[in-house]
Amino acid sequence: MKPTIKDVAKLANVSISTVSRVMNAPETVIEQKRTKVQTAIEKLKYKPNALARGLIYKKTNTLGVVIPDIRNAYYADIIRGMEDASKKLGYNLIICNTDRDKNRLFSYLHSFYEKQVDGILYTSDPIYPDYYKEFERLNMPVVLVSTHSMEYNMPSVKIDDEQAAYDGVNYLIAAGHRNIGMVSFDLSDSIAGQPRYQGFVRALRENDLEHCKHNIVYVDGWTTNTLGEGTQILEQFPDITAIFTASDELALGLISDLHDRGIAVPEQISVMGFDNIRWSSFSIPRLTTVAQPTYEIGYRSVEKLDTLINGEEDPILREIVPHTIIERGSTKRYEVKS
Amino acid sequence: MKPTIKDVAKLANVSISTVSRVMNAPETVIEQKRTKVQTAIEKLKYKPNALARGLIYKKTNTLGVVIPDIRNAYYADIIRGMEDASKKLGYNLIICNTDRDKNRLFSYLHSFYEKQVDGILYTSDPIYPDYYKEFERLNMPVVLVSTHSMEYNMPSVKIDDEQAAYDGVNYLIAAGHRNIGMVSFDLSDSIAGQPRYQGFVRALRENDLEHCKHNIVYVDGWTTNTLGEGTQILEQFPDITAIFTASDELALGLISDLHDRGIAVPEQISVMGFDNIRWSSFSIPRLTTVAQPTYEIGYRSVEKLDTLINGEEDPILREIVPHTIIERGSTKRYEVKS
DNA sequence: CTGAAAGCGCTTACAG
DNA sequence: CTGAAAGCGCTTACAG
Repeated sequence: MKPTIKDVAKLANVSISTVSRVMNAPETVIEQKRTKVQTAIEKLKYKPNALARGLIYKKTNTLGVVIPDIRNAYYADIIRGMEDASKKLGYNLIICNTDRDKNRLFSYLHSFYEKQVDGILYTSDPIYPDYYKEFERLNMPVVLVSTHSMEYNMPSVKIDDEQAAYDGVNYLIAAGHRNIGMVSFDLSDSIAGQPRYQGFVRALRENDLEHCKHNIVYVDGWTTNTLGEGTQILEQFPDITAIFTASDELALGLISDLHDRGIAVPEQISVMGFDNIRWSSFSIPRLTTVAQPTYEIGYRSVEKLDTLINGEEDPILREIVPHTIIERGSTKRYEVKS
Repeated sequence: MKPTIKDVAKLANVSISTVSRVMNAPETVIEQKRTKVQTAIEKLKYKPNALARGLIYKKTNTLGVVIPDIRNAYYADIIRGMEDASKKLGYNLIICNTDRDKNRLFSYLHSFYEKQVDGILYTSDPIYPDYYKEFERLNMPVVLVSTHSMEYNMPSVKIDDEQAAYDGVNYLIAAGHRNIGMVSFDLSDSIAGQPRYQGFVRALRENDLEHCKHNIVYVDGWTTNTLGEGTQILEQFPDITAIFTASDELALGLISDLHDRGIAVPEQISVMGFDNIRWSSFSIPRLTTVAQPTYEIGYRSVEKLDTLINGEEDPILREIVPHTIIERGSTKRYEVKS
């Protein structure tokens, strides 16, 4: 079916060794044969079988990517960054969506192992002890993307979530808000939950706003679908003028909910997001948010994984990339009485 | 490093043949050895090398997926459907994002070939002659997803775009609109452009509304980013009461634009989308749209590709899946004077 | 410079 | 039932 190196050798009237050489070390074969071989390759449209090569080199130039929820727009640019870096470095990506199911995750991990991927990119979710054990047994290079682990020494790339939330809440405070609420993920989530909550609390504390500390509603999913409960926050804490939200998905769902209840954003209440997913620029009003450099996170993760794969020195185990505050229409500024 | 079949054989004190047999035809080896081998496998955490297997079986259980623009929410559920079907049928997906760049596409196609994927899923974009030539030379099973080709006999799964647009516009007409505009993709796009435009025109014609035929604005991108120009439609055709849009992305961008200009949807103008991406339920107002069964399209595509790979009979070359109209808040109903 | 041979990790007739 | 051997498509010392 597909032409093999033998077919090329036969057509060019040389041994398969020479064919292999013109592909891998062309300078070692005299021009005459080299061109003969090249012609044969062209003619047959020959391309080497990556399986055979992978067997020998013990390298497949393939990376396995684990995404917890592909529907979340947050991952789109992460993936794009990964793709571009992969293209540059010569890798292909096997992208797997776990829908946050442990069985799926493990099954994908196993198939990564069998397929001999060169490394794994694990995105967003916390590393539980049994996950870590599995990674350890797999014994493959892993980079944690938008997540990290303090218990285990695993390389990672992410923003400083605590600081980012802190800066976000500070933005609200600087805009004159004195009664702020938060829609948070469950605190058991050590990435998007706990640290963002901590940042919220620290900003309050440093501004003598600790009375807001309990204006919190927790959601138990990651996407807007699960919201609705989020709007409760206003019923529970009717005095707040701004809501800091642990993700854009949540913020966007919240805005939609508030609109249904006839509550105007930002006139009656300000909403601030977190992530800066693409849709945050198309909501009404557009979302003020804490931006993550998602494309860069993806890009950098692949570069980092590549250095691991090549066994090179990687000075920074837990890399932190910068976040920024993006001011748009969903937050209102008050005169700050100073 | 990783244990191989030899390590298992040694530990179990049998030949590698027997090890292979307990994995592929356990009933052919007597229980005593079988359990010894199984114990050794467990102990070493042995998993067979898929490269070596692939070399022999000439099957990698891997499918290559080409996505034109991963940022477009339209693909999220397509991918989920593909994943679930792949899981069921034992495939892994190599997902590649081309950003609609021909060089990237071809480079990915080549690496699919080298990696010996069992088949290819090509999503959304038209098949140009040089693309077809490339597919032909690759000589691998291909299924076209959300696209098809009338010139070439390539299997495909998609909705009936013309009919779907027709039904969408008819919905608007049934709601009492008599002056309708359209934001369309370029007509050179034989998938999302031409057919949806045709459906629009047919609906007008059958309802004696042909005077609306020229109320069209064309956009030259696929995402909301490129909109803005879309709002022109109101300047050019101030009398329209409804805008039919060739995609939700476009519709959502349009609604955002209209809001900026202080034009109320649906009070002053109705907007209808196409696709039913997840975000269409979170816009303000929520988007009335023509829904594509994206998850099913992805799922079915993989099943179809699987039958091709297995050389089985596939009765329907160009499969059509059903669309539906979803009525939400972005369209207004008028009293229909009958 | 170049071909024959060994080997990457498996599977599967082929003998026994 | 089971082991030795050949072979999948390559690469790379090793001779010459």
